Formats: sequence, C-alpha cells, structure tokens
Amino acid sequence: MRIAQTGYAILGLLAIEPNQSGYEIRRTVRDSVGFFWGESYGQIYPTLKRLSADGLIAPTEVEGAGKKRTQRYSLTAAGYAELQQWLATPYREDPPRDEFLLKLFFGREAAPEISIAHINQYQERIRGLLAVLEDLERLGRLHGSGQPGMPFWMLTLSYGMGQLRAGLEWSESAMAVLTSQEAAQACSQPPAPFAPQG
Amino acid sequence: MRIAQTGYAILGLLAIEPNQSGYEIRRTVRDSVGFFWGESYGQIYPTLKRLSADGLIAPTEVEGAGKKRTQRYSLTAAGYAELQQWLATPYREDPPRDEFLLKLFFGREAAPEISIAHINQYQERIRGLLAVLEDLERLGRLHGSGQPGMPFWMLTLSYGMGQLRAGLEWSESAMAVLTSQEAAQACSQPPAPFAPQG
DNA sequence: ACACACATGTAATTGGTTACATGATTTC
DNA sequence: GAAATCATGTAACCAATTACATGTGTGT
Repeated sequence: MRIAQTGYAILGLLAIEPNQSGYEIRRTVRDSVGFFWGESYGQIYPTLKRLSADGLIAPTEVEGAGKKRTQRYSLTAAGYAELQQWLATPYREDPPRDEFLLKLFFGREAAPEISIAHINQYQERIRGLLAVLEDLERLGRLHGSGQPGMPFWMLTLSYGMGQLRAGLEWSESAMAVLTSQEAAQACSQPPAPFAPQG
Repeated sequence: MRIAQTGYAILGLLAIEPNQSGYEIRRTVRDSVGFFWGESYGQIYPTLKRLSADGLIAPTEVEGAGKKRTQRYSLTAAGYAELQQWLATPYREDPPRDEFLLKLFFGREAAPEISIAHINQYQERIRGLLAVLEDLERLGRLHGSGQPGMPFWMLTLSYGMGQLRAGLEWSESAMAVLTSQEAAQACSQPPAPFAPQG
C-alpha cells in the first residue's frame, strides 16, 4: 500500500475535480501545475490501476467501449484520508540537480559564447513560462470565484512568478558578466593539466 | 560510451581540480555545488570505474593499500574534450517536480495549519541555504583570486541567492494569506463528493 | 488526405537513492 | 573509549521517462 508521488498527485487532483480519466488527469497536470509538476502516461495508467486496487479511488463512469473507451475515477473516502495524511507530513526535500547551473559552473572550460548560449536558452524558457503563468493568473481571476482551492493555487502561481522574475533579473546581470573582459580572460587561460594516456 | 550527468559532473570537477579521489569528489560536490547538485557514493564509485575504462579519466595517485587506500584520478585529454562537447550542447530541461508546491496546491484539503507548517519548513530551509551561500561568497572573495573559474562560480552563487531571497519574500506574503479569513474559509468548505466503496 | 486531439496501455531502459559492509584514523 | 571523518565499494530497490503499439474522431 505504499504510494509514490504520482499517486498523491492523482489523489489531490481527484479531490479537486472528481470523475476524471487518465487522459484528463494528464491534461489537468499539464495545464494547471505543469510549471512545477509533470506526469507521463507511463506513470499515470499503472498508478490508476494500483490506487483502484488499493481502494483509494474507484471507477465511476465509463464512456464508449473497446478501443474507444474513457474510464473515469473518483476518490473514495479512504483515498481522501490518505491524501490528508500525506499532506500533513513534511514535504520531502529531494537532492537538487540543475544541469543549467552545472554547465554554467564549468563555464570557464568552454568559450564564453557557450555560456551565453545557455543564458539565452534560460531566458527564453523563463519568458515562456512567465507568459504561461500570467495567462493562468488572468484565467484564475476571471473564472475562479467559488473555487475553494483558488487561494492556494494563486499561492503557487505567485511563487512561480517570483522565482521567474528573480531569474530573469539575474540573467541580465549574468549576461553583463559573460560579455565582460573578465570572462573572456578566464576562458582563455589554459586548463588544469591532464593525465597521460588519452 | 554514453555518459550520464554524474559522469559530466565528475569530469567538470576534475577539470577544475585534478587528482581527486571519489571521496574527495563527493566532498567537493557537497561543499561547492551542493545547493544545486548532489552526488552519492553509490553513483560516484561505479562512474569513476566507467570513466576510467572509457579513457576519459585516468588513475594518477595511490595512497596507502588494502582497506586503507586512496585512489585519485585526473582528466585525460579525451575526457576534457568530452566535457567541452557536453558543455557546448543545450542544457537538458527536465520535468519539474516540486513536492512543496504540490502540497501547497492541495492545501485547501487540509487545515490551514498544515500549509503553514510547510511554509515554516520552507523558510527554515531557505534561511539555512542562504547562510551557506553567504559563507561561500565570503570565502570566494577571500581566497578566490587566481582561480580562473571564479566568475562562473560567483554567477551560480548570485543565482542561488536571488532565488532564495525571492522565495523568502514570497513566503512572507504566503504566510499572510494562510493566516487570513479567506484561507480558513476555503479549508472549512466540504470536499468534493467521494465515490462509494471505501 | 493529413494532422491533431482523444484515449489506453505495455516494455525497456535509465539514472538514481538507500542501506549495507568493512575498516583505519583522527579528534574529543 | 566513543564519535566523527576518512575511504571504497556492492546490492537492492525505485520511480520515473521514452518509445512503442493501437485505434477513433474531428477539423482543415
């Protein structure tokens, strides 16, 4: 009966909106929490089976048949209890792994243009995400009254926006550094000595 | 000859400081890039073997023997080339998974105190990290002249600090929201209906 | 006719963590 | 004498991604 993160994500989404299929859950994830959470079909469908077998969710509605069939699920009381218990425990602080920062950290082993390209990639992604979050916020303000989860959703949104804006600001100063004399000089110095036998 | 992230992390660290053992590499990771990167022994030692077999690193120094023995490695020319090639490719944008935000997103399914506890946990972690980064920055300024990688290291540091400070600021406003009438009200409303068969 | 969204699922692979096992050396 | 750090390594496990397989319905 051990449940992984994906399981709790599904329980939570079904608590907000019951009677969803695997396909719909995945779309909901993408469109609402996509900027801080992701799920793939390869994870969702088996997890749905598992949660159902454990009695934490139950199939509610079936539409169509055979290859064209939509199976929807809802939370059971046990599933809701499980979700609440999970919510009540401290969140897991998993080890960070940021390849962007790692490449930047090693930046002096390459030409400055390489790091500049990474920052460009970063800025593009950030700007894209920021646009998405702004849309999300606007939509939330319009259609969101009556939705009891809204204050919490907005909290995650404002978190994301704060992080993104800070990242964008930093990236400007990073650009300044990378186009400076200092960076060019650092990159032009010879690398540390190698071992023989290449 | 396919190398994973851990491999590149090791190559990069050996490019900065040659002649390091697995143990030292792990310490270096923890103490210098620990706020955005982590490595475990279970990953480091097998990877060192592999990189060595592939000729990207080579054993340079051995100290002691038997159970007490330190095996150090350095980059080969091929390893440095591999590192540079990796640096020159766009960084991988892996799917985000932030359990903190997920729990906060589902916050209305629990009592407000639950979410407040999460924010407290968050603030504590952030403040701890911020202190670490400030130390790191101070140390860098003192002993860091002559280190050609310094500008890049400082870039990752300022990135981290920017993110942390933005997070801290956000957390204050989040606290205000969570202690408000609005939050209490949202949490007191009944959950969405369950399926039968619990 | 073609592409895209709908819809469910499996299999292979990966890249990692955690726990375990062992022992020497240093510090309090 | 206990605890922490130094030091290397293996085995079990895990949760996830990716690619594959299959087919329907809708819009252009």
